[in-house]
Amino acid sequence: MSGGPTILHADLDAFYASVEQLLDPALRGRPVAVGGSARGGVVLAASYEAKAHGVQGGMPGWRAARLCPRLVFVRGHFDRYQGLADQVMAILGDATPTVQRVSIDEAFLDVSGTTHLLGPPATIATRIRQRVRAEVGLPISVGAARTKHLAKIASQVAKPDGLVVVEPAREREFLDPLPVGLMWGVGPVTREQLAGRGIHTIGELAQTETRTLERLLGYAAGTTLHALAHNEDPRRVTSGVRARSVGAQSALGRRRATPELVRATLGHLAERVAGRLRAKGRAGRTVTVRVRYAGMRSVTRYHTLAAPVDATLTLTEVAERLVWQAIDDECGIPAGRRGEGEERRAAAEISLLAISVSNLVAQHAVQLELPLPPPDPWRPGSVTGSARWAVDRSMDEVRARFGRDAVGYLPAALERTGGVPDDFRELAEHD
DNA sequence: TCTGGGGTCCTAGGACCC
DNA sequence: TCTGGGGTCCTAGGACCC
Repeated sequence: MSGGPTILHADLDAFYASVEQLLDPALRGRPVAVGGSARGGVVLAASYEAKAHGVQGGMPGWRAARLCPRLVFVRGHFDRYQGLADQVMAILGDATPTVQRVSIDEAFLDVSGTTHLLGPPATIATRIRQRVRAEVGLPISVGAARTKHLAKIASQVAKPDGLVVVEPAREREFLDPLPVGLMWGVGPVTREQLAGRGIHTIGELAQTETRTLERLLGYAAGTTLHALAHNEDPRRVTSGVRARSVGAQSALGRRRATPELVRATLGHLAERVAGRLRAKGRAGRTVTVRVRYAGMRSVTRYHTLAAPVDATLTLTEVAERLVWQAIDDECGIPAGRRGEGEERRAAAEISLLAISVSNLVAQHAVQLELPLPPPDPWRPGSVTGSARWAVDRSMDEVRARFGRDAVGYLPAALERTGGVPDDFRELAEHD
């Protein structure tokens, strides 16, 4: 049934940068960076001409400019990316109903059910690439193989703008000479650990004993990598996986942790997170905050509530307590003497705050109004719960009609600190 | 001259239960 | 007198992916 190379991995090449080159012909053939500038910020995506100079997504703009002096920085048309990517996904959907979209610009397809209608996988893949180029105007690479892992590696090898089909009889021959870094789950740390054992290629990895890998990388990573190196990949192409957490973060540069800054930032983040939870009809019991200090070291603090939250104000309050716990720990203020260390607290310098909600459950439209004691941030769901819920609902409605900035708990309190545009945040949500 | 934003999963110790 | 074993939840940190 799945003996042939019927799993396809389709991946748009340097997606954001390719869109910019599509929209502005003057950028074609030139090194382009979306986001950042030569003075600062971060590069979100680089064209292949820029990648040739070593420029990568996530890289500070000043470094990218140093690597590639002729680099063109563009701000990005974030409002266009989603629509163009959706057009591509619609073309993929014509090849098979079994499409698993894994990000805005990338998807797995299982074409085993449609080869009798559309021809062999290589023909289907070629047709997809032609249509995406002709109808959308973007380059896309496709890998075809017997498993998801092989198909993904094949599309990486095919880039840019190529097609690689791995015939089952030639899997070992294809895989053995490739660097381990191409494998799913091997990042910089794991690659270095493997290199320390003289393991650089997938072939060398395949010849290493499972127990050696388990000792080196831990049980899960060890067994998974061993199986993948031996072409054992049981994962199927599935659609519709529910999110397990919802979060948001905000980089702050380097700022003193004043009560005003912390409250304004957390209010903004809680509004985003709680609003998205309500839009999904979900709520969560575990609230996580992350505090990153100047110098990039970061800590997390969690709290699991008795009842799930999706109210903006409640989430803000819980997050605020957790953030001050973390900062007090950082400043060495003992638990019993919180509030006495204002000067020491204020000396803390933070560079990022984040809120995430997990342990998600379906939230019923009507919350029970329980006759409980006064509001306690650690115990949401009390009398204040339904009042807050009503306020949030009406704010959601105003935003839906007049835009995200139309109303908020803390509208102007947070001056922008050169972060990424909100359009980009919405893209990254990929709901 | 500084380092974005959205996620998933794993490890490991301790609490607690049966 | 001596001290099993498994399961689940919570918390903190970290690797990895797009």
